Parts: sequence; C-alpha cells; structure tokens
Amino acid sequence: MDKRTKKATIIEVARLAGVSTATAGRVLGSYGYASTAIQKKVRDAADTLGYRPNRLARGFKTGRTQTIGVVVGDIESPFYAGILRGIADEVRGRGFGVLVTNSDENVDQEREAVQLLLEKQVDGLIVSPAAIAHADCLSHAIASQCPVVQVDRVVRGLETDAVLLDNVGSAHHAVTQLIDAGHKRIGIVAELVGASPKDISTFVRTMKPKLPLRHLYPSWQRLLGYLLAHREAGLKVDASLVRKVNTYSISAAKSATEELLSQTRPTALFTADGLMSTGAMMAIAGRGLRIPNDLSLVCFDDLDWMKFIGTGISAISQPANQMGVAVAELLMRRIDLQPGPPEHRILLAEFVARGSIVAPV
Amino acid sequence: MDKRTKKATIIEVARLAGVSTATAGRVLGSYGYASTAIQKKVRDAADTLGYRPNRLARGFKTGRTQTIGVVVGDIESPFYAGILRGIADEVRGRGFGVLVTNSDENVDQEREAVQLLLEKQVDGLIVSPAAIAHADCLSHAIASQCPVVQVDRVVRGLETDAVLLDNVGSAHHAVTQLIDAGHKRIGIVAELVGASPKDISTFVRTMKPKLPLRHLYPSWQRLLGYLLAHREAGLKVDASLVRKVNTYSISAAKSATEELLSQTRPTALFTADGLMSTGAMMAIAGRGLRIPNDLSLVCFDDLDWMKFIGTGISAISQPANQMGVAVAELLMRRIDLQPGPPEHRILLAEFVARGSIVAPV
DNA sequence: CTGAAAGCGCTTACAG
DNA sequence: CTGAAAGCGCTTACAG
Repeated sequence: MDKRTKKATIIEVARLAGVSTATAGRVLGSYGYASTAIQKKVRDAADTLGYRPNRLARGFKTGRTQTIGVVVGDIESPFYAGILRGIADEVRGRGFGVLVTNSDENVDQEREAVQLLLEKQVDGLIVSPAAIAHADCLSHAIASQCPVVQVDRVVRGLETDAVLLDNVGSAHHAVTQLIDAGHKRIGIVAELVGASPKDISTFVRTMKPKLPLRHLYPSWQRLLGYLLAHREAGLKVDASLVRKVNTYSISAAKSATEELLSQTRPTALFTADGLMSTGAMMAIAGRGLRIPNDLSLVCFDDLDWMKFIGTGISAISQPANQMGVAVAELLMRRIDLQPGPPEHRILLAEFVARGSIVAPV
Repeated sequence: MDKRTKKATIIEVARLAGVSTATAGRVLGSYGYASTAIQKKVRDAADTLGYRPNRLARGFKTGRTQTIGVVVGDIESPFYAGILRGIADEVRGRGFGVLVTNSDENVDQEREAVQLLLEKQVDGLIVSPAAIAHADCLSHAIASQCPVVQVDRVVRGLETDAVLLDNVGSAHHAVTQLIDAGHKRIGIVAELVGASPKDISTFVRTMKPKLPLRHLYPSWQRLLGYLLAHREAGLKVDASLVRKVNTYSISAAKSATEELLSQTRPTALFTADGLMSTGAMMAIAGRGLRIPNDLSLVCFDDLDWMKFIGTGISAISQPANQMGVAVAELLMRRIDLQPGPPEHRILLAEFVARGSIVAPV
C-alpha cells in the first residue's frame, strides 16, 4: 500500500485496474456484479493505491449518510451515557456513525442541534425531548422524511416510535415496599419541572395530571406512582411531603431534602432519580442520619455507591443500555423504511432490594 | 415557510429569486459579496421555500465537513463522559458536530472506528489511544492530512498535540499526605495493564519504566508517583502492597482489594482511578472496615459518594471537562491549519482534602 | 457585484 | 457482466 498524502479516488483505482469507474465502484462498494477476474484486478489496484472510499461522496449521491443524530439532555449524566452506549453498540455493526449533542434540556439548544443534524443529512434522529408540550423542530424533521424516535419522554402530538420506562409502575412498586414496612410519612424529592406549589398540591389531591399520562415528565410519572401506592394502601398524602427542586442540580436536591427532613420529619424517603438521590444522600449524611435506622430510603436509579453505603440502598435500576439498544433498533427499522404505526416500547426497571428499608421507629 | 416533504435546493432558491446559483450560494453561505437588494431577494426566496442548506454537499465540495471524530475507551465512564462534554461544549459554537465511538480499549475496535471516521471525512480526530506502543491507524490518519490530538495518554512515536494529566505529580502529592500522617504500609490498587508480577516488583525496586515516562499508561504513572513519594520519605515499598487488577472492572478491583487487605494489612490505601475506588470501597464495606478509623484512604478521581461517605474521602479530582475543552481547542487550531511543533498540554488535578486520612493506630 | 461552467467522488439507470 | 454518461447540491475560480 502506497502511503502518499493525497487520497486516491475511485477514478485512479479504475484507471490502474483498467476498468470503468462504474465497475470499480461496483466491486469496491459491493453492489452489482463483477467477474472474479475483474474483482481481483480492482482490489489489487485499490490496495496498491491505498484506496479508502469517501463515504461523504457516497452519502451525497445516495442520500443516505449512515449516520444518526442523538440529542440528549447531558451526556455526562449516567443515564444518558448508558443510553448512548447502547445506541453506539447497536449501531456499530451496521457501519453507522453517531453524532451526539447535548440539549441541556433547553428547547433552543435542542432546536439548534436538530437543525444542524438535519443539515448534516443524518438518516435518523434519536431525541430525548427537552419540552413535552410541543417540538416544532421534531415535527419539521419528520415532515422532511427524517425518522425520529423519542426516548425517556414523549412530546404531545408527536407520533413517533418511542422507548420509555414504566415510571409509574416502578415508583409504585418501590413506594409500596416502604408502605408495607409500616411507613406512613414517606417524603419524596423529585424534579417536577415547571411545577408551582399549587400544581403539586392539586395533583396530590386529585391525581389528575394536566396532560395525558404518557406525556408527563418522568418525575411526574414517578410522583404518580408514589401517590397511587398510597391510595392503594388507604393512606392520605400530606402535600408537604412532596418536594420539588428549584434547579436540576445536586445542591438543589440537597437543600430540598434538608428542608423536607427538618420541616416534615418523614420516616422514609423516596428519591425520584439519580441526581436527587445523590443530593438527598448529602443532606442525610450532613444531618448525621443513619440509614435505615433513622430513615428508610428507596432511590430511583441504581448508582454505584448504593451497593456499599451502610447496609446498601434499595434502588430502582433503569436498564439504560437496553433502552439505548431498543431505541436504536426502532430507528434502524424506520431507516430501512419499515412501515407501520408508531410503536411505544415500555421497558421495566428492576427493583434491587438491599438493606435500606426497615419498620419506622 | 412552505412545509413540503421534498427538500428545496439552492437551484430552486436561485430560480425563485431570479439570480444564479452562485449568487444564491454566496448570500446563503455568507461567503462572497452580494448587494443588499439581492441579499433580500435571495433570503426571501429561501424562506418561502423553507430552504435548508445541505451541509453534506458543502462538505463534499469544500473537503471540510465541520465534523470531528472522537474515539474513547467507553463513554459510560464518568471520566470520558466529562471529556466528551467539554469537547461538545467547545465545538458547538463553531457549528461542528461530534461523531463518537467507543474503543473498549481494544485496538481492533479502535482501528475500525478510526477507519470509519476517516471515511466519513472528519476534519480531525480526538483519540484516547487503546494501546500505547504504536497505533498504525493514527499514523495513517496523520499521513492523510487528518489532524489528530491525543488525550489521557500518548502513543510512542506519534508526534501530535496531546492533553494529559500530571498523573505522577498528583499521585505523589496524594500519597505524601498519607505518609505525612504517619503511614508506612500504604496499599495501592491500580489497573497496571499488561503487567506481570515480575514487572511490578522490578518497577517497584528500580523505578525505571520500560518506556519513557510520558508514554506510560496513566495507572503506571500514578504508581510511579506513589513510589516517588515513598522514596522521598525514605520509605521502602513492599511490592506486595502493590496490587494490579485482572480485568478492568469493579468486581476485579473489589477482589484485588480484598486480597490486599487480608494478606498484607495496610494501614492506608490509595486507589488509582474511579473504577478502582468503587471496587475498593465495596471490599472495604464488605469487611466492615470504617474509614478513616480502620483504614485511611485517598482516591484518584473524585466521585459523588466521596463527599458524603463517612467523614468524606480525600480525592484527586481530574478536570475532565477542561481536558475536553483543551483537546478540542488544540484540534481546532490544527484544523485551522495553524502550524507549529506538537504541543503537550499537561493539566493539574486538584487534591480535595476530606476526612479520610488520620494517623495509623 | 454577478453569472456560466466546472467539478468535488461517488452511484445509478441505461445501453450494449 | 461492463462502460459511458448523468447527476447528487453545493462552491469556486474565472470572466465580465
């Protein structure tokens, strides 16, 4: 192989092999027929020239880039990192590339990202939509024939395939463990984006969400699971046990938990995602509370430290990798033009029982 | 804006505006001149047609795709996720996309990934090389004019810009804290890829690495920092205090730590990265050891739980985001054809002192 | 300041 | 089974 700096094109390969560029393309791109004799000539020529196909040119010509775009909130979050990992694994064998962007859960950033990805002619889009009410940029993508699959949440009125978690069921199950152990005052710390105190108390009372269930943010769905578990047990929920966080950050989760612990004295706590759990744990440790003796705890998202802190923290483990694999699968199907109505694939989380639940004192 | 499914091209915009495609391109791509009157006509036409530039076509023509490729071990690792975040942030404003791939620290996978990225005509490559002895695919990339920047480690003989951490200095500093507190038997749990027991004992004795210092894997550099700290204090190191891990996994780190704790009874422990720290903590908790009363501990990589476990774990905090920003900056310069000899940018880690170091009993 | 024309590196009907 | 030719959607010298 000749290592010159100038890249060889199919034209040069064809010339050296003494065939047309069409034929050279057919053997190198393995489409169409070619006699074995010619195949060998072409491959040899390609080898000696160190030919590397220009996928950009191919994509430009065929209209398919073998690239998918992914827009998530923040790849630094273990949940999204896990999803991304699953996507990359699923897609690699197919020779696809993955273009990633962070939206920071911000609609403008999401719009810009989608725009860029579309202009780069991705074959499909995987999005964890920042806003759930509407997403013009995603409708626009679909209108221009770019398949979209949503993950973790679903925009109202955006009819696409989606991969979701059974948030209500998982939270319900976890909180039921607490109730079964005898807890009656169970605090919950959750993101609850865009909630006012009034929204929360209304929701706690009525359990009627403003949007259809499947268009709720995950943290709202988890709250619903919490409420349902209570109702099922005939327990009334004191709205002051339900804490939202001011900004989506560990320190805000910590403050919210501190307030909750000092003001309403719950005997158990349920945290609605990994970030909440970490913040809550900081507050718990800060107050010198021992788990489970002083406080029972169940967390959404199973983080490393839950395995070794104290007697272990019982947790709901989201199958992030599998979610990534599933969402990539669904997208690939659509890229392959498989028709059919939108499919929502709902994955189940695993409840990992450890030593953080005991009867209240 | 007209939302038809067929995408408008610059030809149609030009026709509607009554100008040539060249002119339309000049105003839409903001290169070259155009009178304000024409600018308006073209923009209006673009708006009514809902024109979106095809960046693939542009890239194909200009030879610059405004896309960079990134190959890291595993995006699920918080360290790489942090780097990727930094890269994405740095690059977004420039309208660049980021194509990510996992090598799983496997040379073949790395080669395939680099190959694919090159064929996709990325403008540059950021790689955390899987093997340090050589990397033909990266030399190949450079030979074909694709700038490469290395991060976290550097391949021998591959002269590129790089962003590295001062592993030796950081480890030295951390271990010195332990020594200053009076510890004489300090265990270390590290990855130490490709080491035999003999390699380790030789290295402990001679402190002469097989490769030049800067081409050592991070875990070896951290071990060196550990050794230097001992030598400086006039302390001899018992080679049985140095534990490598059989596979790079939490459970292997846990087993290695268990062996270390039961066999050699150290009074303090130094873990050489986040994964080692998590595994070690599982072993420590499993044995019911309390930190710092039963064992002092310092960890490389500052993980969330180190803030709230017990009295806190003192840790070395790698500036992963900054590393990502730096590596993207360096790459962007080369993409802009800035000449000059390869630059190695060495970042410093921060030592976060918490409550995990006390005098040995 | 603007336009006509060539061309980036492939693939794809269409002939033969 | 193979080749000549057109064309994907832009940008870029080159004229004017």
